[in-house]
Amino acid sequence: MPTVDRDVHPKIRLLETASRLFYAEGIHAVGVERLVSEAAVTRATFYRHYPTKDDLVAAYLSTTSERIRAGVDAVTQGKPAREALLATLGIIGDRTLDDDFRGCQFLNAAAEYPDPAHQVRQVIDDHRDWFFGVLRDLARDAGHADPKHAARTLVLLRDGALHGGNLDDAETVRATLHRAVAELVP
Amino acid sequence: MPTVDRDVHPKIRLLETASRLFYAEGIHAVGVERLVSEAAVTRATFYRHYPTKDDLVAAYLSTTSERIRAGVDAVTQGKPAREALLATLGIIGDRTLDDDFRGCQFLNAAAEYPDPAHQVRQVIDDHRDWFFGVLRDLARDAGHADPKHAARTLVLLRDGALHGGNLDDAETVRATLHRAVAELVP
DNA sequence: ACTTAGGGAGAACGATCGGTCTTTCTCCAT
DNA sequence: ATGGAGAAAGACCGATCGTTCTCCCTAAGT
Repeated sequence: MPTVDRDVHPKIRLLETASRLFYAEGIHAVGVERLVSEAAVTRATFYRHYPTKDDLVAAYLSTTSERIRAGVDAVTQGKPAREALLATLGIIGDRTLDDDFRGCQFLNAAAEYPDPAHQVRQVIDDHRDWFFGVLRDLARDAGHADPKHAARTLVLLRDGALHGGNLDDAETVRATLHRAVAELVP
Repeated sequence: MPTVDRDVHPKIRLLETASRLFYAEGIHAVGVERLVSEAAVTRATFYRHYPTKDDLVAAYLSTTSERIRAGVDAVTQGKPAREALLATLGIIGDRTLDDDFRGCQFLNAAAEYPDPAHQVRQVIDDHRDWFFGVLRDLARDAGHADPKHAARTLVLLRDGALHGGNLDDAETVRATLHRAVAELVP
């Protein structure tokens, strides 16, 4: 069942396949056999690049975080703070409309990793810290009276939107998020 | 490793044990062997009461939903709409402070059940529909200009708070939720 | 030309998965 | 007193879990 481009490096193939399957079906639900067969990679190659499955999970979340950070950087670049803030939350709303949208990778993963000290949870914490920092700085630059509170509230809305977009009507959630953010950052 | 009161009915023992373990450690992460040994129940008894493990999962979420509905009913009883609304969201904020708090049972479960048509997802949808209805009716009775939008925004805040209370500082999240709700429902 | 690392193919490890089975015992209603 | 249901105890099923292993082949570096 190889469904991947054999020209790309096996390690990349494996990571891309894992990212797709972990996100779409959950982490514990996808076994190693499934990963190696769909990535057209052998078990030996798997464990040559990642000591354990959890290391692959951490890599999945790390690269996801990097991609999101690049997306936010791109969309905030050169914009005044308030516009940048709206654009950042706009990314969140837009994501809910994707065909393969299945909620937030980090929140979904956290649900499967209860131990706060686990390496996977640390990747999640890093990503959340980064996102909160972005919102707080933008809120501050936009002249908000209480940037920290604004950022915390926006994080609540973000987390809620990423879950609601999966469980409820995505377009409605997107509109609700947009309106709530606009009211919060006048 | 029986850690339960043997006087209670085996079916109840099993459900209570399952609820505790599913919530604390995740659903896929807890196997049948673990359930029956900690509940001091045999496999035969397990499958006599629940045809499959998923049926037990659905029962776990159903009883959780019933308990939450009773809690909301109790706290809104006889209160004016706005107070009832604040009290309902107050329950959410308070929950994040519990020692064993590990996020929302329904959101965590949804992360492990990608198929929207699965019976477990239907229990989740029912609970979400009920909660949205409660908020919308209370917002309407409180004279809010757009009760539906208010309820949708409150659901975003609810979902975000239940996740943030698990991943971030719970007391801060609670305060943020309280303030955001108060500003939303003036 | 020779070494060496990386990858492919696949067997095998012990453990655990969800689920079924038989057997024995106890309790309760008839 | 007898029958039947519910529960305990535990063996057992095939499948899959994450992980390790051997063997062979190829491509690149010296």
